[in-house]
Amino acid sequence: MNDSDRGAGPAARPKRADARRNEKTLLDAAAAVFVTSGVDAPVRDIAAKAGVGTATIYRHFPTRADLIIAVYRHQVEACAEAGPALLETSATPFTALERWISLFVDFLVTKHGLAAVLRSDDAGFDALHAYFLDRLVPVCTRLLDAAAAAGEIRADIPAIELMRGVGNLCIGAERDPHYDARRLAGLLIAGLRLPR
Amino acid sequence: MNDSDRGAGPAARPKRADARRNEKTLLDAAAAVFVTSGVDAPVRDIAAKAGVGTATIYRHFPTRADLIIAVYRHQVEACAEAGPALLETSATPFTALERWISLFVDFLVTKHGLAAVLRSDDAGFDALHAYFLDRLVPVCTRLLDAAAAAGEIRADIPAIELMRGVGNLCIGAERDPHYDARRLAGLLIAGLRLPR
DNA sequence: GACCATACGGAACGATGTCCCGTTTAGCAA
DNA sequence: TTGCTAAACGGGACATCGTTCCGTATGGTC
Repeated sequence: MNDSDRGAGPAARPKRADARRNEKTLLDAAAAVFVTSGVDAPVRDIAAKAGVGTATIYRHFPTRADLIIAVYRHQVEACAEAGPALLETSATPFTALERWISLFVDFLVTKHGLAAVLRSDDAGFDALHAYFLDRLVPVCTRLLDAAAAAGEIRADIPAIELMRGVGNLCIGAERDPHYDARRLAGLLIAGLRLPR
Repeated sequence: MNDSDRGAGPAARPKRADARRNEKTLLDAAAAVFVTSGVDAPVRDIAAKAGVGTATIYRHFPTRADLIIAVYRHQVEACAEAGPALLETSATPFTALERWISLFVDFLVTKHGLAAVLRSDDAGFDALHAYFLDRLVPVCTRLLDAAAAAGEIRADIPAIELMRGVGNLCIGAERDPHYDARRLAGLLIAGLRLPR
C-alpha cells in the first residue's frame, strides 16, 4: 500500500510533492541496489544511493519488506496473471504447471537473495510472506487442481508447501555454477507425476 | 581440526589442561544452546552458558563454523557411514538412496537453523560447507551411481546438486506445521526415477 | 508574507560478530 | 617449594546494521 496515492483508505490526504518525489527516487535507488548487492543490502546504502536520510526510507516503507514488495510488485503481478493464461495455451495442465513453476523460479533466481529473505523467519518480513503467498498460492492451487483433475499428478500436496519448496530450492542459486535451481525445481514437479 | 589433540601437524604442542577442559565445556554448552536457540544463537549466549569469555570461543574455534562442525561431527560421521550399510541391506539401490536421504533430512530438520546456515552465503562458513560436502557427497555419489547402474534413476544429476537441493528444502522446516521437508525431499528423489 | 502540518536528515540506540590488551595461571625447572 | 614464562583467559572495545527519535526545513495554503 505504498503506491503514490491511490486513495483506498478513508480520507487519504494527498502526499506532499517532495514526499512523492522521494518515494519514486527511493524505489529506483532500491531497485538498483538490489540488483548489485541483493535485497538484503544495508539500508544505509539505499538511502545514500537515493541521496536521502535513513529515516526517510522507514517513513515511506515501515519495514524493509514493504520496500521489497513495492519494488517487485509489478513482476509478481505478472507471474500471478500468467497462471490462468498458461492453463489455456498449454497442451495439458501439467505442462502449464511446469511452465508456471519455471516462471516463478526465473523470477526468484534473478533477484539476489530474494528467495532467502522470502524464507527468512525474521519477524518484520511477515508482510512480504503474506503478499507473495496471498498472490501466488491461489494461482498455483488452480494449476495443481487442474493437473490432478486430469489424472496427471497426485493430489495430496498443498500448493503452499510446493511453493515453499520451490522457493527454498532457489536460495543461493544465483552465484553457484554447480547448482541449477531450475533443474531441481523440475525434478520436484516431476516427482508429483502419477504412473500412467 | 579442533579435536583435543590428535597431533597431525608438525610439532603440535599438547594443549594445557585448562584449555582442554574449556574446549569440552564449550562443546557441551554450544550443543545445549543450539538445541534451545538454534545454531545461530549469539556467541555471547554460548560463552555465558559455558561460563567463559567470548574470546575463549574464538580462540578454540576460529569461526562459528568450526564450532558447529565440532558439535555435530559425530552425527555427520554416522550419516556418512550409514550409506554403504544401507546399500547392502536394502532391496534395491533406489530404496537405499531413499532411506539415506531420509536420514540426512532427519539430521538437518532436528538441528534448528543448521540447514539455513549450511546454505548461508556468509563468508566464514566455508569450512562448514566444505566439511559437509567432503564427507557426504562421496557417499551420495555412490548411492546415485548404484541406482543409476540398476537403471532405476536418471544419471545426469550430480550428487552435490542433489544434496544442496535437499539441504535447501530443509530450511525452516522445524517450525512450520504446514511444511513437510521429508515429503518434499521424497518428491525430489521420486523425480529422479526413470519410467520403467 | 506568515503559519503549521508534513517531511526531512542525521545522530542515537540496541543488538551482534569480532578483535585487542592487560591479567591470570598451568606447567616446568631450579 | 618457589619463581618464571608462555599459554590461556576475560571482558571491554570496535565495527556493522536495523530502527527510532528529535530538532530543523519546507511545501501548501490563507
